[in-house]
Formats: sequence, structure tokens, C-alpha cells
Amino acid sequence: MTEKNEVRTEENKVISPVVIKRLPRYYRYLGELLKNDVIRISSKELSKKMNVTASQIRQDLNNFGGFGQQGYGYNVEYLYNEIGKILGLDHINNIVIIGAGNLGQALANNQEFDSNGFKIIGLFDVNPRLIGMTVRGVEVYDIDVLEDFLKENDVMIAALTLPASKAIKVAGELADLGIKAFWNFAPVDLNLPEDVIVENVHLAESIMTLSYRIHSK
Amino acid sequence: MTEKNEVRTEENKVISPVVIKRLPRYYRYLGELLKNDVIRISSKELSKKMNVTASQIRQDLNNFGGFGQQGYGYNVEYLYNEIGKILGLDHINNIVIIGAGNLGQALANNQEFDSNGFKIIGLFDVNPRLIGMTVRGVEVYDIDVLEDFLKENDVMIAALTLPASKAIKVAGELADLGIKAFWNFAPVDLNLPEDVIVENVHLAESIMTLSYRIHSK
DNA sequence: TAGATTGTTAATCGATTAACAATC
DNA sequence: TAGATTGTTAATCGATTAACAATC
Repeated sequence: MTEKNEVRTEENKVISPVVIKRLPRYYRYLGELLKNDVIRISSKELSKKMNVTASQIRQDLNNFGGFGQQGYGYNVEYLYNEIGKILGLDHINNIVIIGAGNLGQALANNQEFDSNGFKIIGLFDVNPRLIGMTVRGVEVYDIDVLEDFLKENDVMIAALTLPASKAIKVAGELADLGIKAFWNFAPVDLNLPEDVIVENVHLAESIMTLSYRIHSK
Repeated sequence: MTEKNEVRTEENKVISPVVIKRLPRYYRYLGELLKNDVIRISSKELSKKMNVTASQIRQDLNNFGGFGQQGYGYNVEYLYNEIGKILGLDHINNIVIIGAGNLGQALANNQEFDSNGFKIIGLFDVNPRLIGMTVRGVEVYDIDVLEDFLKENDVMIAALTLPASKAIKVAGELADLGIKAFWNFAPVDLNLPEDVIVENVHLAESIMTLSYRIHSK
């Protein structure tokens, strides 16, 4: 009996979402260390840099296996690569961006995604003034050709950078066309079938928590 | 003895960050209800809409006071306004955006911030091709005039939409100039004095958690 | 009044931290 | 070997859910 949207390791262990959220930050810090030619690091050293406990780092990593060595710590390059694999960054993940406004263009321009295997292969919009232009070599297509585009390309993720009202409709259509993962920037909750994954980036909610902290001081 | 960056109510109660993060979502749902002329709602009804437990809603709200009424539920407009006050949305929060690229422009163009009291009063960049242009009526200034601008304007928040390498330096300078709250879009952790608040939007980390869920299925 | 629903206490569940034996 | 540090179990802490008396 599997719960909806559960995430499990190969051994079929359930991994807590809070652990998953921390993995990319480990990955970023390890990437920095790697860039600085650091060969090995202990959970204690890393914990100081990252402002977390060494215990948490070891607990988190051991959800996925033993990557370290007693008395030594962790090999930076090995751990970096292993976390990359866990996060699926050893694959190319093709992305379409629905909504080619500033936000869609900002995502297309972001080099950080590229370098982690996220490949933006098309932008889509209804606005004729945007259609035909290119952003970092990626073309903006008429949204009418999206269905055909999806048939011809192996798209893993649809990023939704359009107004809330349109996002719901488009997400439903894309889900019907087989898209199983959405990166949603519209300020709305998409109600999609259970097997569809949604990651929300709610910017207004983000700045509101900042505002809270300012005003509650 | 107060812990660093703690957040307390008027009664000096510590509010958990997980509760704070949920408030904007309540606010959004209540706003929708208000728009649809719904007068009152019970925690049970709201819990169904939002996919959380009624218990959690009542617990969360009661951190800040009793906003409901036994046998009735909550008045939508009243609760909406009260949560708005808790979040500091009854103030105008002036924002400067440092980095006038696509992302900075996307934030400046976002009407959702405006309607919640977040007022973008200036964009700043080093790029002469951007300086002088306006985005939704907001001017892009040379970053050299930022110091003077901050003296003449009551800026609450600096949004950092520039490369990681530059973000650290600029954040330090802005903190020295008295900015106490940062909305950081650069993929780096800013290490600023204890009394400075930072809200991070790490987009690459967001899409990596999505990737994890795709590939761990 | 009777029914509904809150505010709040108690019970449960999950996440974090501490501790330490295993071992490199 | 001695010192260091992991992997993992146990203890603590915090968050969520359940339950229900209070009361509108």
C-alpha cells in the first residue's frame, strides 16, 4: 500500500521531504569545496560552514547510504557526485517554459540550471510580439504548437510562468498531454492527478514571510 | 535572554517558522473567498479547500489570538485583514531591486507585490544599457547613486537579483548602509550581522527537489 | 434551546540532537 | 597503534493531530 506522492530509496525507504529540501544545499556547498580543490571534509567541518549540526548531515546522508569513512570523513568529489545522482542531475532534464514574459526569460537566461543538467528547450507564449524571438538561443514558440512540440521532444518538466488564471487551465491540458512534473510560479495551487508532481515557487508568499519578520521585531 | 532572529508576538511568545510560512497561504485563500463574497468559513471547510487539517488551522491562528467564534467559524474579511496585519501588509514596504536583468524586471512587473503593499521604488544596475530605462514606471538607476537614494528614501527591503559573486559584496555594503532585510535570489548564503533578516529564493535548489521526485519514482 | 465550532489541552507522531561503539 | 570520525541507536525536542469542554 503506497501513499500518494511518497518518495522512496532503492531499498523502498520513505525519505522525509525536509531531508530532500536540504540535499541541494549540501550539493552547492560541496560544489564550492570542489571548485576550491578541497579533497575531503568531515561532517563537523561542513556543519560549521553550513550552520547546521554534524549529526544532521550524517543522518541526512545515511538515508541514502554510507558515503563516508570512519576517521577520514567524506571525499568531496565522490559525495558531490553521489548527491548529484540522488537529485537526478546525472540526467538531462528537458524543460519547457510556458509564459515568455520577464520571468520566463529570466529562467531561460539562468546559467545555473544549464550547468546542472536542466535544459530549456522551448518557451511558449500567446503574445505575437514575443513569438519568434530567441532567449539565449532558445526560441519562443506560439503556444498553439506546444502539443506537437511535446510529441517530438522528451519534456520532463513544464515551468509555468504565466498568470494564475491561465496557469490552472494550461497545467490541466499539459497533464492530459502526459507532463508529469510542474514547476509552478503562478500564485495558485494546481490540483492535478496524484501521480503528477508540482513544485511551487510562490514569490509573494516568500516576501510576506520576510515582511512578517521585519514587522514583528 | 533572547535568541538571535527570534520572532515573537506582542505577548512575547515565540512563533515557529513553519507557522509563519503557512500564513501567506491562508491569506491567499481567504483573499479568494473574499473575492467570491464568502462571508464566513469554518476551520473544517477551509481545511478541505487547502488540504490541511482543521486542527492545524486553529492551532496556527491561535498563536496570534482568537479570531473565530464558537458555533460560527471565522468571518472571512476580518480574518483576512488580521492575517494581513500580522504579516505587516498594512504597511507600505518600499523595496529596491539590485540587478535590473530579467529577474529584477520580472519582480518589478509583478502586480501581486503592489497589491499587497510591496512598492518597488527603484532598480539599480551597473549596465549602462539598462540605466535610464523604466519598468512599469520604475526607473533603473546607476548603482553608484544607490547610497544617496537610500538616504532620501525609506527603503525596507533590498531584493538581490544579481550574480552570486556580486551579491555578497553588495549585501555587505547595503547592510552597512542600514538595510535590515534582504530578499536574496543569488545562489549563495549571505553572512550578515545577526539583526539583519534574509529570505532566500534559491531557484536551482527548488528545481533540484523537483528533479529528485521525478527520478526517485 | 440544540447544534456547531472554536480555543485549548493532551496524545501522537516525526525530526533533531546527543552519544558512542565500530572502524578506518 | 592512537586519533579521528563515521554510521547508528537512543534521548530529546518540536510539530501535528485528536479530543473535548466552553460557548456562541
